[in-house]
Amino acid sequence: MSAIHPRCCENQVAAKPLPPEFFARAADRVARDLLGTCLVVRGPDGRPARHLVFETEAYLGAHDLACHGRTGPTKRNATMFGPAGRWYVYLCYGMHWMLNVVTGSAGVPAAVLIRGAGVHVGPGRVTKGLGIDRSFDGQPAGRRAGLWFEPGGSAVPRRLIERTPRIGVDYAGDWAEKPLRFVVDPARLPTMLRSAKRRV
DNA sequence: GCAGTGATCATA
DNA sequence: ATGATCACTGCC
Repeated sequence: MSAIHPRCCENQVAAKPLPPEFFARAADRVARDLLGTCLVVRGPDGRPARHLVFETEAYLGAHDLACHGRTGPTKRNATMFGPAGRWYVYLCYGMHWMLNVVTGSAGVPAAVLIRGAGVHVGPGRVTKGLGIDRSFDGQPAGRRAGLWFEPGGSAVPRRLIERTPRIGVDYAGDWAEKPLRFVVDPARLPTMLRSAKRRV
């Protein structure tokens, strides 16, 4: 039995961070494609820790009634209106930091929420587990920030991705029901990526 | 099932 | 200045 949890990308070596162009697309597309990638955080010791992303949610823009950008730019959501590939971090319920990455075109408030990565189930637990707080807000996802994404090695097969309505957005009318949450069984990810690597 | 928690935003 | 709201979690 490995000392490292399989969901922590133990089979992954350092790879080039996903570039801003990856995020400059529709949020639902980015949310899907982030499944199976590694969320990488540099620890206090300088060592990167890798966490397989297995759950995401897309927030599409001002017309999306569940999106923070729906009421226009404010101090809190300003980062969402900026260029793609930056972290958008905000405090929820006075206790939990939510980690998002901005997507699409500048001026359009769209982003993807990271709801599950590595052993961390739930958006508040991801940030708690990785030590993420407001200080990341507005920073480009990359080594400079100490927080970035790396390719997982292969795309997760579409048939293994479950789509459901987003969590906690019951206030959003029709938009509450749209299937913009993307989930893959974390237990299957390492095997999936490993076998894909072998094929390559 | 529901309290805790406090920044944020609309209203005044 | 004040009150409602909230992309959640942990414990009942």
